[in-house]
Amino acid sequence: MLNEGIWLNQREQNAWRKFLTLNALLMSRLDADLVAAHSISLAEYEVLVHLSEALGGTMRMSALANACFVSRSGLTRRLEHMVAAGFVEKTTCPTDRRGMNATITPLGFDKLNEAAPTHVNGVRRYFLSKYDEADLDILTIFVDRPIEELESVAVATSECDSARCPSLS
Amino acid sequence: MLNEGIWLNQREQNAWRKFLTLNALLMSRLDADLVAAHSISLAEYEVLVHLSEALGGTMRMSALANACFVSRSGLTRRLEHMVAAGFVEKTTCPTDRRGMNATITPLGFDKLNEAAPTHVNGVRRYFLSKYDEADLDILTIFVDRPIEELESVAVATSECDSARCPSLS
DNA sequence: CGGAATTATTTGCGCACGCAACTATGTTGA
DNA sequence: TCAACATAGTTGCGTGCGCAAATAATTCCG
Repeated sequence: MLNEGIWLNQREQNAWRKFLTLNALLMSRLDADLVAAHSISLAEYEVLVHLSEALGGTMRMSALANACFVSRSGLTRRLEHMVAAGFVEKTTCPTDRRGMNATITPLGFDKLNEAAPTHVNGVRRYFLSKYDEADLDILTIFVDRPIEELESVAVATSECDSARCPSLS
Repeated sequence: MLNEGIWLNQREQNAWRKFLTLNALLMSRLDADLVAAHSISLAEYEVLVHLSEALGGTMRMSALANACFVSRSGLTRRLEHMVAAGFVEKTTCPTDRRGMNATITPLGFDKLNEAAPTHVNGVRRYFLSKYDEADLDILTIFVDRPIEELESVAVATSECDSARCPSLS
């Protein structure tokens, strides 16, 4: 769709704003449900999910930060709470002593298994249940399309992209 | 991961995670582009958009907070910057002296017009350009489906159980 | 080998935000 | 009428997070 106006046309605006609305409502509701039922934020839940799926329940900090779409410093702070609660352990990486491994503990697995039904039921109730299998496949393809470029732009930008330097303002 | 019943199946998980990924990458990129080019956050941009579309460029604080999916206190703080920058003015509502009206200024309109091409081009480049008109109509319908229930759940929750409610009314 | 560059993570700092409490105003009903 | 309640918005406080600098370990070459 090659559109050149300065503003979004009606069709574009409708799609875009519904997308924004769905995102805002869905994320806040899933987070609120987890906090209310299990005193764990969606952000913390996602840490447990990613660790539980990793070999040995262990990931390097940077890899986990990337998986959670959070900065490295943000992940450090997020894990402080979870380490204190006993859900995650941190150990220095034996093969690279600069690095830290985050590992989900048995208590963390328990917490994940306890919270998962709340989260999964929420994802299904608020989102997935609105689509039959064929719809869901189409939606998945649609949602996947922009991702590749977004990932490549992110990489290009972090290296150097003059178009994004804050000199223009 | 084990325990099939509690967890999302492969099709569900694929759809859900791509949705999460798209949201995370898209929002951070659109915000970064606006900040880099015009020193204005996506959140502030959206304030200008909503005010510019309102009658007289004016909205009550609560209505603006709802439109921006932010708490009332969050909106108060967000507007502080924008008032100081001269993009928005606040006046007490003549018909209800508890209330405040936020109004976009000529300078705010200028800022919006200056920033709009960056934002609109980003929305098109990273998102809308991936769909032809027919696809976009389908996507819009898909994305719209969960919204009604999410809005009603938010309302029901805020009425019945204040502890669970992150004021998204 | 050894110093510069690179990489992994943490820390200092500041911002944005939500909740709860508070102020001020408006509404209601006995 | 006026006390009780409801509503609009702001403020105090705590949390989560990003950026940039600091720290620590590794790699790269001369």
